[in-house]
Amino acid sequence: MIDTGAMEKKWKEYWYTNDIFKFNRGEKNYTIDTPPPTVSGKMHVGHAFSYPQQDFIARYKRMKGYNVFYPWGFDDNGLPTERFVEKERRVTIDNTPLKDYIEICKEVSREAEKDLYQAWYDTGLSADFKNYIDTSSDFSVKISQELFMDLAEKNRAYRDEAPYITCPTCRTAISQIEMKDAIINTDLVYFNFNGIEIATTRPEMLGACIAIFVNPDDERYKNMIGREVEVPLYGYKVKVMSDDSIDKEFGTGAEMLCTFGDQNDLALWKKYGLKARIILKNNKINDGSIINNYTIKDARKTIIEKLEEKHYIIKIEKIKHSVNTHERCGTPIEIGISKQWYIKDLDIKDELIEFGNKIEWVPDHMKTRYNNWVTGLKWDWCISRQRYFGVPFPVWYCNQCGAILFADRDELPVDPRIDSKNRKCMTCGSSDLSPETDVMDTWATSSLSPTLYLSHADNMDMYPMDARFQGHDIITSWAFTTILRSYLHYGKIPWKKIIISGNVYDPFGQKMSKSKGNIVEPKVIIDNYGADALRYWASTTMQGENIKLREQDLMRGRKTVIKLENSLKLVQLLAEGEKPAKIDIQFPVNRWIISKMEHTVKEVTEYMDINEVMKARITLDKFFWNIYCDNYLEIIKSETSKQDRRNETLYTAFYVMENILKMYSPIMPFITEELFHQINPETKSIALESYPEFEPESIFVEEGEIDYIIGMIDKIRNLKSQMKMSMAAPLQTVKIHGNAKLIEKYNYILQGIMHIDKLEIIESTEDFIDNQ
RNA sequence: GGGCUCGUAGUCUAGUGGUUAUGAUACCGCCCUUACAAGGCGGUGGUCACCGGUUCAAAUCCGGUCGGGCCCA
Repeated sequence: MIDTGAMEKKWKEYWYTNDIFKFNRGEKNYTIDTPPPTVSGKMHVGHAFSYPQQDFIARYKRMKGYNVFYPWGFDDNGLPTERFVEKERRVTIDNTPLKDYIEICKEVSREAEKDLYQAWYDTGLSADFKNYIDTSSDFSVKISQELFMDLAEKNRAYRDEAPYITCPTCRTAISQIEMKDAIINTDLVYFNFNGIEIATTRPEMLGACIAIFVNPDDERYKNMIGREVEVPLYGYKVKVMSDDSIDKEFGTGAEMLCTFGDQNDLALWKKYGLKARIILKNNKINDGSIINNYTIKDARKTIIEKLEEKHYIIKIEKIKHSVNTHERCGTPIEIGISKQWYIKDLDIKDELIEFGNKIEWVPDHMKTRYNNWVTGLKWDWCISRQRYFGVPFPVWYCNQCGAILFADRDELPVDPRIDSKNRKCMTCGSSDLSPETDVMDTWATSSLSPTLYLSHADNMDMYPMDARFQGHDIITSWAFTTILRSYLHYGKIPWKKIIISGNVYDPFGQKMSKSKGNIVEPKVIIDNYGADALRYWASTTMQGENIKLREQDLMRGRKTVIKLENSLKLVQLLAEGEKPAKIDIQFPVNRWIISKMEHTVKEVTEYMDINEVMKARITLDKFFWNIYCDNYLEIIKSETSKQDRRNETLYTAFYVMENILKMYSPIMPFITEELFHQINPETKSIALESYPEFEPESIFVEEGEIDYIIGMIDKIRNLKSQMKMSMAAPLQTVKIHGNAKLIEKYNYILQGIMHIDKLEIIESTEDFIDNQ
């Protein structure tokens, strides 16, 4: 049996060394916006599922005559990379100078990239791995900074002191994109607010309280509205106000509004134009009196203790509470006020929805998620992060006059944190400047992937790209930010089509996770079943659908590999080393299989054109297994012994086999490459051959007659099976009832395949075989 | 709480108005046949989640209920 490991290795090396997948721009091009994996993570089974799905289309388009631009990239910016580096090298920003820290991040990324691409390459992807990009290279930083300046010039990027979302653990601003809801166990603290009883989950924010809110319809508090109460411990007075949004059932029905306890506080604060008391500074609480630079946890403990001492506390209730957390670390987010850079997008929601409509979404309903997200946007996109490894803002601030100073375009990329060039303020001439120390959000660069890929290859005139492939989990981040940037910079959609892939679950439909111990590594699958089988599995679901990782689906792929190998082996055996010459096809069985193949080509092509790879593959499976192998190859075992048609039959068998291999090759590139080279040793690669074209003139009008005979064969097989006979056991006489003319015409087929000495044919409207 | 999506033999899955509901897998029986037993031939197995409606006709369309998944609050 074939050693798939060695066979796959041979072709991977062949493709790589012979630059089979190098992009050569031509008349018809097809461009793909490949998702760049992060260098901080390993390839997981979700990747092993979705990347082959892109590759099916890439390989199909290539064989259909397109020059396929299928680039490769790595995303190595931002927090995940910092975490990765801190783990790998045990350096932190606290014990390493900034310049060195950044250098180490780059170095570790580059090293990781060297090996990382291999896992993706092992799945047989036909991307151009030799010319990959990475998001932290000078090239990418330059483009990211240029386009940031483009936004600044268009008044789309702005710096503002405003409420912002922050993560106390990661000590940085984050955006709405990076928030995730979580249910946590928390204490709901009931206490006496000098005349009104309130309940809060954030007692530590007491010093930031600026009002008490109740529902206007709440009979308990109607007479309190408009009155002032004194804040316990702090002694200043706040007003009791009312708003419809206050839930009468929650706690006591009276809440304190703090700047800022949560997003509801912020909303009410904005709505009523209240003053702010900011006690959360640098992720610590500092109220200037009771709490002096305490962590949130310590501040909470202290405030509760002090309230207890003074007998304010009524009770403390354990509740489950929904909070917004930072998706990277799970810490509940805080809202503060500080200067951050934003990209203004709240005013162009309609335009963004219109752009979403111009793009073809596969499957279509995924567009709804994008629409919901855009409609629900509440904040402009905050792109500054108080982190270290990322694209720096090409910006300085004048300490004298406060002007914002941008870098010159020709000096990009630039890092103002370590750039020592002498600069002067354009407004006042002062050289007393401070650099911007923040870096940009990772999405601020990865949202530019179409520009990064196309300009790296000097092909920007091919914008927009043809297709983006990505998971549905990042529709609100990657897809959204890419469409936004494309709108703002170019006024064009980034791609004509976006194809969304689903998730991978374990055989029981459970999400894979470390804690459940149900993670399967792609490498293990490839080692056990081969990359072709892995890819076959990836083709067993419809676009956008989730998939379960089940052994039997991998087995089916493995079986197909073996079946392909064996069916060619049989044809080679029958040919006895001869290479049949090309010849007109005349004999009915041969015309019949060609005709069946043409129907298959037509149907498979139609499905591939609409990304329905699964249906294409099922159609092909049916033709290959049930028509070509089970019937045609069985028939020609006796046909090839007849000298008058031997060459024609062998020619047909090889020809159909070649086309089967071509149609399978986007899904199973390794075995098809191997077998195609056996038939055509001089070929460069099956991946560069043309995909079979439907030829209507090859349709055999008498195709149905052979189908009828196949039906008769089934009946004889059934009879033999019932009689517990081998299919090869000879039968002396068979009485066959049916269409006598047809059976007479093709009796040689029946006699050959079923090993029958003599056929007795009886005309009948009913088809059956006499059991004797 | 809002939105999207799904519910079809033990398991997975195709099927947007029309014969007897597709295929895989598992199970059972038979067959080593000039490739392949990881194969071939045949068979068992389904109130198409539930309730109601539209229709000559519903897995399919509409409304509701229940249950899963995802996204967003």
